[in-house]
Amino acid sequence: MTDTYEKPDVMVDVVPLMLRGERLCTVLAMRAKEPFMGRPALLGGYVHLPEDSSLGATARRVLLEKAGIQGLYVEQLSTFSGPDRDPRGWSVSVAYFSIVPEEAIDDVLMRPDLQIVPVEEAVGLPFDHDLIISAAVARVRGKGAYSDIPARFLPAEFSLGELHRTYEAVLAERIDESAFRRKLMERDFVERIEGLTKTVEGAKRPSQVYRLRPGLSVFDRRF
Amino acid sequence: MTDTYEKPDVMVDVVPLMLRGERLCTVLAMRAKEPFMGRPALLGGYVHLPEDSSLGATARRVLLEKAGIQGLYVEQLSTFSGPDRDPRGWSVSVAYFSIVPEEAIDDVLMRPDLQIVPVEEAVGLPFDHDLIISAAVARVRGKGAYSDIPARFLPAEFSLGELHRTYEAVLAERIDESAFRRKLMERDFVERIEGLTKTVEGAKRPSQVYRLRPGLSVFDRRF
DNA sequence: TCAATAGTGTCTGTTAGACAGTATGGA
DNA sequence: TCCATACTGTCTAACAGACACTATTGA
Repeated sequence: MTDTYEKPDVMVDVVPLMLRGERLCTVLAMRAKEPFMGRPALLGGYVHLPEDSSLGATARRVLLEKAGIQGLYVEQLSTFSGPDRDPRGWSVSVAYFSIVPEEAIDDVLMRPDLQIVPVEEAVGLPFDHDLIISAAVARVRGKGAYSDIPARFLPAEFSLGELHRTYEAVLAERIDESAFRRKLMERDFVERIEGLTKTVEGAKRPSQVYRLRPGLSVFDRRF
Repeated sequence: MTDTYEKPDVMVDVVPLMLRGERLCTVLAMRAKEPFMGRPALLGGYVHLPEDSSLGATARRVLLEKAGIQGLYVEQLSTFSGPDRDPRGWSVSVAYFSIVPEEAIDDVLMRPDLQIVPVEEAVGLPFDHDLIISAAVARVRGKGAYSDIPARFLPAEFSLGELHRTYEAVLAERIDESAFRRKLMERDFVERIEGLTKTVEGAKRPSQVYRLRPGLSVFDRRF
């Protein structure tokens, strides 16, 4: 069975997401090879057998090799397939998105082969990368509304004000502050770091510092 | 790049879901070949190049070839991968679930190589099929709560009472009847077929017949 | 003291669930 | 008529959004 049919190419494409100036952005790389050499596209690569232990491992390797970043939150999105999505022939691309936290953005900025683009402006890309980016944004704005995903754009320690602004930026909509705090406190979603405060830039009064409670990844419903 | 690395096997596994006696069930097939010959497992098959036009097409072909059913609602779940999930070596399985409507159940019952099993009892299966079934149930019970997926277990025309009982069976929880009807009417989720009524078995008063409004697939939030 | 953000309390409209009630037609 | 299910109306409790209010510190 296996040997009477040719195997498709299997690759991984990663949509790195970050926040720049309250806008949700992705990272594109100039393609160094054909097809579409010289054009910006998502970070992608073939699965390496046998050393990749899973396609998630492939995604993390691609992030490290093509963008020099590691330790990111990575989540599988969906799988795209067909004879026409890649001019090289029938292919399978397993798409992932990953969250680039604030403190890792500088590493990306240093690389001349990478560009940071607001997700709304990342269109006209080769392959079916427009579609993959739409899927990533839909996931983060849909599921993100009631998960801890937006918190991953921040460093491990943050104030509730920063977290509030981050949710607003990711979802691109206003969220009532008191409802936000209420929800966050009801579910044990974040935990306060006793005795630790910091003054956010621009503010006068220092704010309590919180961190994501380890363990759970999704809490409840929408704010 | 492509030719320096071996390609993984790419297969599709399908979780057919149906309702039997108010219980959510799946369909397992006796494996006709090694590995795990003679043991029940999900319906699976390798992608056929070049005739499969996508992995979704592979899933539909597998349903037809291994269970003799077609025209079903099919949705991609997630992709599973790694060196150990299949004893034949590094493999990628793209998992789908599909909804088997009431009127197609007889076709499945006629096939001696298939068995219908409540999802809670479909455990201890080969490969990572337990995991795949869990993912399918989670998807249908999560997303299903606010989508039209449960309606696809019914024939095209149904009464609101039948639809209500179907949601309860799929989600395995009680749903308030008046809230259910209110929600359904507010969103234009179903449309009444003017002048058409039918008497559900056991009932005395005939009920209005509805159908899914063509087009939209997801409406709003939970009941 | 003023400015600026941090954080709290209260009102109100919406909505989901509970549940009682009416409607309809078969036996 | 009684019964079983179809369908509707109303009350209530929970909750999200609006928004005004207090708290805290730097300048």
